[in-house]
Amino acid sequence: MIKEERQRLIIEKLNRDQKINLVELSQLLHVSYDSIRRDVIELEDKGLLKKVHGGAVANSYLSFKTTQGFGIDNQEVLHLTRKAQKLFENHQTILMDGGTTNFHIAEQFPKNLELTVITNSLPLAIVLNEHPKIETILLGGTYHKRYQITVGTQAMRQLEHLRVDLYLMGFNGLDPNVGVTLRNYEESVLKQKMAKSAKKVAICAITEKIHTIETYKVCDLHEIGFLVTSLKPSDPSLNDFRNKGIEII
Amino acid sequence: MIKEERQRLIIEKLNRDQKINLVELSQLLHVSYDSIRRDVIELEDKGLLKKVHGGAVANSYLSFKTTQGFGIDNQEVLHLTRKAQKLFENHQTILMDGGTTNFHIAEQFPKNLELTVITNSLPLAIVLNEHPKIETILLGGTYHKRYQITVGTQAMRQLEHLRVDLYLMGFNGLDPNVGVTLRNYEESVLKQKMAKSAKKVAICAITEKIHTIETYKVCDLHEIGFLVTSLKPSDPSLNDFRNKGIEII
DNA sequence: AAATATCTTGCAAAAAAATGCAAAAAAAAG
DNA sequence: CTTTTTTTTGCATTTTTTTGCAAGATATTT
Repeated sequence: MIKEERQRLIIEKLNRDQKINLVELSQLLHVSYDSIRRDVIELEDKGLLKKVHGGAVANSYLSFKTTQGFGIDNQEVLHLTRKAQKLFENHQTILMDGGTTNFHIAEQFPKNLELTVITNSLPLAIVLNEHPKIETILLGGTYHKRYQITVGTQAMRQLEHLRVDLYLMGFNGLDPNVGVTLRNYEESVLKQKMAKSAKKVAICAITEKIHTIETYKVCDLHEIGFLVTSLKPSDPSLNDFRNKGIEII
Repeated sequence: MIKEERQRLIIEKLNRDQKINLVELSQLLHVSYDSIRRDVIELEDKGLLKKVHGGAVANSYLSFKTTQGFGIDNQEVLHLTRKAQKLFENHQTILMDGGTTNFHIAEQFPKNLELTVITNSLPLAIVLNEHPKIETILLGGTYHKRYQITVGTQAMRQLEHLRVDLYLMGFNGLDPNVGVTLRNYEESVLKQKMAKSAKKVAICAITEKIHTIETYKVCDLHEIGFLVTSLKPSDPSLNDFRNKGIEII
């Protein structure tokens, strides 16, 4: 049996049972324990499962409580959020706002990553509960029930006292000419302030958002330091961004 | 059976029954008591439950419906939180901090109550999502993972700009001579500041907490305006409090 | 205060994972 | 069709994780 066939069966069984056991699988598929183990490592690298002692489990298994409403298993988002991990180093202070992309990035932080994360997103704070080495600071302000974030002058004022290494900005539209745009006015103002509080700004864009324009402008491209995308850094459609000095990841 | 599978079953049972017993579980899952105990410790570290003597109870704010827990006289809590509703009137601004009592009070707000609630508790903000006429303002600051509240100088500074009608203070101990006491130092300081930001302070005490003294003092009795208790207002054991001008509810 | 149940701690056995290596199989190159 | 190269596989060894047990400490109940 070829490797790909085996891995397909592993994923199928995982989807059925929510968990797999390596020893059991090796007997079932008549291959050595090591082969199965290596398959599982490969599948984990692709972000298709989570390896645990004794087997593997479906990707967001024990964090299902916090992922309610966020549990979209989009292949591209998974790929993106993995790539985004390159942005972070120990002992940095990071500013992150709301949105599902940021949520998934935080969810995938390595357990031993030592960061200070400043955020206005409640779901983000909650998910970081599971990362013992991450210190979380919440921005206060008016609580926006739909987006589960804080906004307003109180959050703005708190930002004035802060200076962070990196701001991971969520957004709705990205266009080479117009820059970064958003659907919500109040948030767009806050994000402008956030960008000014950071040494570098990074955005993480699914392909769908590139070349999209929304109502409220947040900032120009020259304020952006990094663009995380699932496209290859050399992709010609990214020329416009690369030319403006944005580092493609 | 792999560890993660066991832990998933524990969480599932917990969500069904609201409480679990370690011995019972170890028999049900055919593993030693120690393994279950270690699982429960891990799950507690992740904030997915709360360990108690002999078992565990649901903890996450998403399943905070745990009115029935170990050692908690939930009948009394229900009675108390009902009584506490008398404290609130439309168009007031209320300051509420963390703790299960405050959580349950907020949970029982009438759906048509129009309030502004200022809080440093994430579970409280989340539960108020379901009350469309309540505006929520969150205090920013360092996020305390265990208690799911914000603390620290940033929260203190934000309080300086606020003046509220009523502060509903959570606490650990209440004694006629010593006053209100708490187990956690950082919180006790914040609560002092909160009390100063409010026209009136109310506390809501299950009988168990009355005549109890904890490590850190928050304030004297004369700073307290209302005491909500399940005892009758005329109960002689409340004389000490009534004499100090506290209104018994 | 005694009796019972539960918790903590350290330890050793068992299970599983990681690592390095060499044979076998498959793919690519000539 | 060989030969070379690469990939895959299984095995032995070392390391890590998990597990169950026992003894003493702590908590709860009677």
